[in-house]
Amino acid sequence: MKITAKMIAEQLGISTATVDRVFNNRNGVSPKMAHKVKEKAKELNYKPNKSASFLSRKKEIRAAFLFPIFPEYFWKEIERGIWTAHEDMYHYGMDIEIIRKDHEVEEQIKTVEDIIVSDKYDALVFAPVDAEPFLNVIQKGINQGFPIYTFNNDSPLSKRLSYVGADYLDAGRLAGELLHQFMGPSKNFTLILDELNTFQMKQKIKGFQEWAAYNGVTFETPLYIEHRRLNRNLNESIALLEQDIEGLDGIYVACGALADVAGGIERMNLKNRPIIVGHDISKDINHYLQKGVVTATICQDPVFQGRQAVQTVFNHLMLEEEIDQVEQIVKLEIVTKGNAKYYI
Amino acid sequence: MKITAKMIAEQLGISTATVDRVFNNRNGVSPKMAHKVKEKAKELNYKPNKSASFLSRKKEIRAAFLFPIFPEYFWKEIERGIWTAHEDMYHYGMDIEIIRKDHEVEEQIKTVEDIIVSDKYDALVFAPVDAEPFLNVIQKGINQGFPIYTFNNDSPLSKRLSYVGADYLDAGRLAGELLHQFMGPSKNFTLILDELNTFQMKQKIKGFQEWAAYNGVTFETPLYIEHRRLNRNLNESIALLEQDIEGLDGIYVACGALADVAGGIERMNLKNRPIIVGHDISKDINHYLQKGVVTATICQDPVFQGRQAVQTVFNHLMLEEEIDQVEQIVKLEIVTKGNAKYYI
DNA sequence: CTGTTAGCGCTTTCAA
DNA sequence: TTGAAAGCGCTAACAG
Repeated sequence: MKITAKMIAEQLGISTATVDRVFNNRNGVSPKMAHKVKEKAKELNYKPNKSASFLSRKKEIRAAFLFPIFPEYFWKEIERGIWTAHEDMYHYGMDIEIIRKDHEVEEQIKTVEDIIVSDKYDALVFAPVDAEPFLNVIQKGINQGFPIYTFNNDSPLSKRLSYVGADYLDAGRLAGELLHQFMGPSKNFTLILDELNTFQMKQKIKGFQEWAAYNGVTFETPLYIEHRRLNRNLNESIALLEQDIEGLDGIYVACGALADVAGGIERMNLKNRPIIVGHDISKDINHYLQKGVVTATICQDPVFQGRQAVQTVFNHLMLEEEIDQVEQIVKLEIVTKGNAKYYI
Repeated sequence: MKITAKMIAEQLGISTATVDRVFNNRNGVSPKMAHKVKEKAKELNYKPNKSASFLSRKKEIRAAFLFPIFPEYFWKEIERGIWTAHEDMYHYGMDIEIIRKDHEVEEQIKTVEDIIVSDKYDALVFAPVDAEPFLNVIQKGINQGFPIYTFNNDSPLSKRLSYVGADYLDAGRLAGELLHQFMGPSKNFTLILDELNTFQMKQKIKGFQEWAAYNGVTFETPLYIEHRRLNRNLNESIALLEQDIEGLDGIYVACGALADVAGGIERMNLKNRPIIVGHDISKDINHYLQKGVVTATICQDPVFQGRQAVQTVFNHLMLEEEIDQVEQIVKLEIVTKGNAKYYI
């Protein structure tokens, strides 16, 4: 038999309104009464029915989610996670709009500003392309009472209410560790980066360095793919690294071009192909995993991450729960040839 | 603006009862009327509000979950998953009772029978200790209309409505693949089993064999820990394997004693300690991961699996959805020194 | 500080 | 085959 507020009220000879007030710590209840209600509730093991609560509250929240289009294989999974969460929470009054744009810092700041002032949304969840440049916009939004959350990429020094995503410092460390485990004794290795020197990238590098320092090893000069700066084709730029790669037996592809790099390296005439470790999973990356060109890739569960981001906003704004964990770090999963099928 | 059944009713000049009938395909609505309602609903993009639906339906489901106590570190995580799911679904009328017992086949069958006839539950979700012995009980339960689902361990030839858990055939394959990747060129390896020759264990062995056959390698005679049969202490039994292990450079611990085996091997006087790969994660196992005694362990996310099992029953019995996937295979995750912290 | 009352959106009799 | 109306458990506005 389900315990309802009415039953508590009856047993105590009071009205349900009072019970309700106690359970939502609204003011206007004498301490004595409040105490009595709480006691009785504990005795009967009363749990307020959320369906009824939402129904009568009729509160609605509309959140904007802003994130890039590229790489599509990754963000479409995030999007899936967001929509599955939405499917549940829609019935509790949560609505979502997804805005996807591949933009530079300036443009993204502009978009964020527009969302804040637009009056169409009650909250913003977004993946900042970098950390520092967003300090101000986020600060401004928050100060005027507009809730902003980050996900996938963070701006940790900003006042964003919370971050859901990976710890990229740890991702760098893990990459070092994996390379180490797969490479065996020899230690000629390095990382490959692109020219986008974002916060996420810096964290990965730092983590990789930390791991190396901790384990008393040094790595070769990092390799850069500079196709944008040189206005060159990506594959061409990778091919240019052949000399540098010759002699290496381990590479951590820290930027988002794992499949391209793997393909490029496969095409090179190397005496020994290096072990390759990188990030994320896609059909293309899986192709190189199965061929043994890529040995392992570090993934976050994007569907889960999307869900989690929605959940965070919901709990905070709809349930009015405190944010107890400002940084919700998602787990880093290791995918190799053997378990890749679960990830695609 | 939220679209409600009332709005549809008004626009069509009918009552909400009719709209409701159409949306729950209850009989008693003329085809014409039904069509009109559906059209209008599509036009307005109407989605019935689940909170309201549950509130007025007042349907309650009580499911029994039956699974072992040992190993505690694993099942307590499953239990966590079950309770978190319950926390959500409780508000939709789903109640759960967890029954934990370490029993032999005969006893477990008895318990299952008791649950079926007890009249206290509307469904049973359980982890059969083996596959074949349960064919009959499950069959009987299902035939008399009592819904039975399996999780973590399956009885695939039974008529259970669905299974949520890992594919242990694939787990065996993955173990082979991992050993291969971590061991390097040499190929003296085998698996360690205990005397419990359950379906799960057979599947792991088969998968391991398949992998070996596919890759054209052979492995040494499997090693058995037979402490029960010999009525001996576990650690003693492991210590007895020293001669057999000497000379091996890779071991797949297929049974649930990874930490014990790792500890035992660490204590042996081996010229070369073999690479060890096994299953699951716990504080103890993590200890050996960090020390490098265990190289990798294959995990399923037990919290997720618990949630998923609850979700399955809920969707089927409460939402009356069809079971579209009888086998819901959860992903196999690879945990090593570097990412273990996310798993404990 | 506390009670009364009218819903929230949907389901379910009962009556037509 | 359809409609009217009561009610699920909780909330909020208003009254006292």
